[in-house]
Amino acid sequence: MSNKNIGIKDVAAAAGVSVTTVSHVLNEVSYARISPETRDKVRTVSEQLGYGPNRLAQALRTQRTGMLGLVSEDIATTPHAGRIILGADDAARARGYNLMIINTSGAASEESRDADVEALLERRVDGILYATMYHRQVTLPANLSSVPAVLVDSESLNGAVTSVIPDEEGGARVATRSLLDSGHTRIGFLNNTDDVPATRDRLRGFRAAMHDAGLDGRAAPVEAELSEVEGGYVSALRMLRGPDRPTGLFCYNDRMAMGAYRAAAELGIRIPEDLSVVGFDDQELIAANLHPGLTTVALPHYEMGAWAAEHLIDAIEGRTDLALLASRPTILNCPLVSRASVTAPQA
Amino acid sequence: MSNKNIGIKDVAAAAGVSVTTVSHVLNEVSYARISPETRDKVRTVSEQLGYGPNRLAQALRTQRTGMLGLVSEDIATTPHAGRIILGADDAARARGYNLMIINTSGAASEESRDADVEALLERRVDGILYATMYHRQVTLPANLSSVPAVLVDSESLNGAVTSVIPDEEGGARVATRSLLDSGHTRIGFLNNTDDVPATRDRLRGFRAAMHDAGLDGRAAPVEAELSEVEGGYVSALRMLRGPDRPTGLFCYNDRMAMGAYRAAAELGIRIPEDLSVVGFDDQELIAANLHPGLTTVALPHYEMGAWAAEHLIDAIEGRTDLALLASRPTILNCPLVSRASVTAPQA
DNA sequence: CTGAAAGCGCTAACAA
DNA sequence: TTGTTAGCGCTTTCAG
Repeated sequence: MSNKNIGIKDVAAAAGVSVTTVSHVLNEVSYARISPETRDKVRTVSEQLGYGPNRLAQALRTQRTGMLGLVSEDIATTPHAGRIILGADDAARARGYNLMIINTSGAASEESRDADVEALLERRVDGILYATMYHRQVTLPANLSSVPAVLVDSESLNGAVTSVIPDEEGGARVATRSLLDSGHTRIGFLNNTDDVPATRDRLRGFRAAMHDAGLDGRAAPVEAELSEVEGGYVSALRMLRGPDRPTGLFCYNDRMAMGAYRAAAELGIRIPEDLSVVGFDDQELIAANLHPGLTTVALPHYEMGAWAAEHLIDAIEGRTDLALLASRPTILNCPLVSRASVTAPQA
Repeated sequence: MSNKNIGIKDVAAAAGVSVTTVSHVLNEVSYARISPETRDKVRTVSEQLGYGPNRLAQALRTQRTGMLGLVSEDIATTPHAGRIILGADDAARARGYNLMIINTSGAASEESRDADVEALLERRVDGILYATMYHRQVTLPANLSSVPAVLVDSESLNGAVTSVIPDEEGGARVATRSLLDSGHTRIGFLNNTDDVPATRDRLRGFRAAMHDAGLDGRAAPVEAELSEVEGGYVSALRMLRGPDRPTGLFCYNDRMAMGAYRAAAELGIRIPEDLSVVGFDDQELIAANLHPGLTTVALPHYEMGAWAAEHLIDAIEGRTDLALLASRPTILNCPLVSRASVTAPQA
């Protein structure tokens, strides 16, 4: 257990050596020539006294805090934030870094975002992770550029910044293909109406998968609504009441899929017997708890957080040049999570 | 925009004064006697240069970092973590503090938890918030005591530590009363089987509310299962198939309520016409998205986070003696969130 | 009204 | 193989 009150010079005194020696052995300085006995002595004494270095003093001297700033948009409004934080924390900790978190609202003014970054800068974080809670484009605080930075789940509108985002299109392909592979040919897509990358990319992935299967992607039915339960419900109702009802349904997200479940129930359509459904996001609270369990596509939030921290640290330590990565976003895989909502179409 | 490279002495030089003067005006030191002109000059110059103090150096000198450590158990597994963090961050930021976050697993070894606290201590955080993701009792890392600390959503098993927890019993009363007030008299409770405070307290609250309404709380039907959707489903099935079926159902949490919805649907029991349902937790993803919307009781995670940060800072700044608060946990209100799942029983 | 200088706890260049 | 010392950027005592 570390004792705040004891410093390096107390250890030096107790061990009968100089502070330099203590510093050298505790930091395992490569060029230090110190006898094994002295090393042992120092370590033992340091242990006994419960010495822990004052990281502030270290940082002041070395110009390295070992802290990463994480500014997170709307930390509390989605469960995704937790996974990003966890991924970043795990990766950071593995390299001896810690996270300073600042929450910011997606709707916050430019000044307030600047102030957030400013606070991190005054604390001399070694780098900054800027995370949004869903994949979108952002204009970054100007002062962000004064330190290495990487974006999580977003792309920069102003200037090239290294960023990591999910493979929306690939995820949509995988989702659609899971329906195709089960034998479905009449497949509909319930899309979102928001103008975000995911809306475009998931549609493109859907069509591409259909096309690759020899079907006419352009002709496949698509409905769009707000990407909430209610939107899923009304769009599913439209689609399921139409002629040539699809036997497979790919939904923009799990919330819309939840609405589709209700629509199906009201129309007396059974899932998965009469209708197979695939979602997107893997919001466990929904996907795992619907009945039957919803097959869906997971967003790699943990992985994005970890990737970002990892590469940020690489840049800080001069192992990577972020500029090289900045030309286009790094895209991470969205894996299929199979549960019970997909089966072969009934004859 | 702050410029890392410029320090207090640059400002002093540019303003033609000493660093002392700069420090005094920028920190608004009360006893400093400095002419208004000089003050203006310093402020202007500091602004122009984009000076921002180096908080590390400040901290080293003042022995105050203005950082709070937040060790959070299982940050990513529940959406509740976000609300605690947000509450703590808001409160901290309002007082000029920032949060350092460390995630720890509820299942982590004692050494690893010690190491987590250790990391915070080495960074000289002014105080520590220790948060769990559901209300329970914990044994705290030994080294936690070397700095002011407050527990969020948990009670200490070893020694008195200030803590803040939800009013489980009160929440259960409010939930039950909402059923009572709508005219229900046959009310059942679907409880959890885990041995945690919430299980006991919610049952007590349920019975007390029944008793207060002149009903026999002891006689009211109670079923217990794992507090997940499946558990809610099977326990609801048992209860709804029994004789003298209740017209009102209070569920241990929203997940169990979700299971109860399914059970009711299968039995042809309509909500809320034939059965009113109340949940607990207000997991928005579930409660707001079920159909009809689930009336439930919200856990004060944001408020607990804020309360904890607030009082921790008070203690750090010598405005409060945490020891005085430590004798028993501070209990925060759990308000009812009314949606559409409760109505008067049909004649 | 303002400034000089010591010192917070550490690292690293240099000396011995 | 080990020790002396300057200095990281700031606050604060004490002296003008």
